[in-house]
Amino acid sequence: MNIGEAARESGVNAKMIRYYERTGLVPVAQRSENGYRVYSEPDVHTLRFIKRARDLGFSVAQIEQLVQLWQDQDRSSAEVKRVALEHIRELQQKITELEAMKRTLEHLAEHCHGDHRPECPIIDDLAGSL
Amino acid sequence: MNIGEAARESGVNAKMIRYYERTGLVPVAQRSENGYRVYSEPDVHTLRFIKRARDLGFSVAQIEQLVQLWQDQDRSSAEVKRVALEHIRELQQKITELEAMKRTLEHLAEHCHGDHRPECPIIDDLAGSL
DNA sequence: CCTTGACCTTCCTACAACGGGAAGGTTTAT
DNA sequence: ATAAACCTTCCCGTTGTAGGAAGGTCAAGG
Repeated sequence: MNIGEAARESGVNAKMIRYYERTGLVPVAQRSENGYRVYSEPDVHTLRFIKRARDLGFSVAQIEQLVQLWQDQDRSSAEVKRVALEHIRELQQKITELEAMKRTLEHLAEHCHGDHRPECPIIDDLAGSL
Repeated sequence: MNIGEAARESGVNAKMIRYYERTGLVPVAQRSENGYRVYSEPDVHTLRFIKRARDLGFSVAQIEQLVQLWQDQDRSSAEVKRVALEHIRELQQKITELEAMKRTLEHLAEHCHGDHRPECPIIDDLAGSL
């Protein structure tokens, strides 16, 4: 299987597969005589794993741990859970930040007439004229 | 006022002030004889405006618009509100994405024993073994 | 007068996780 | 023969920020 097909099968595009190889997230691929990268079903399975983890917002560093745990038959589920809970905390932290921003802006926007006149509480807030 | 003091006064550090100048978000600063950048109170005011907008999550591109609107006495508050509402939409979009990730992970983590055994629904999900 | 420390300058590098594109080699099909 | 659909490497851009090197400037203190 060439990189294009592996990309289609896994949902990770060719550019990213090469990137993951370069950065060590996936092992260096075999090459066929013409120099093309060759992928097997298990390789594609790993790429799908990575894709799913990226979709859940894990960083590449976290995914490295998760892939290792996945391959490790002697893993403890506690280790996996620890990585997941850490990520959940990060997500919650980000959500909290974004919600605070949103609340502030909504409050300001509510009091903005949004008409042809220049008076605007949003600008006033940014300008510190309160 | 040198860049260090402007940084302290505005909350934007010197490195970022130079960056904002380079990218055109703030005008090129005056220079004193020794080549140092010189800032006035209004300059610092602009930097504070930018800082506040960054803290609210606006992109530099959006801030460029907001600064222009701020300087423009003939602005309509509708224009400001439009920028703000667009940003609110972006924030909400991001929040929704993050919450979906978080919900999925929480669900998976709930069903993970988190003990010494390898069985783990989190890994199973990532591996697509469902 | 000289040194020290606290400034300032520019320039280069890195980060994370991609995407675009150039320049070129290979294979397959028509 | 030539087109198209692949593949390769290499380089650059993104966004906003941070670190550091190498060097110039300035004020205080010995």
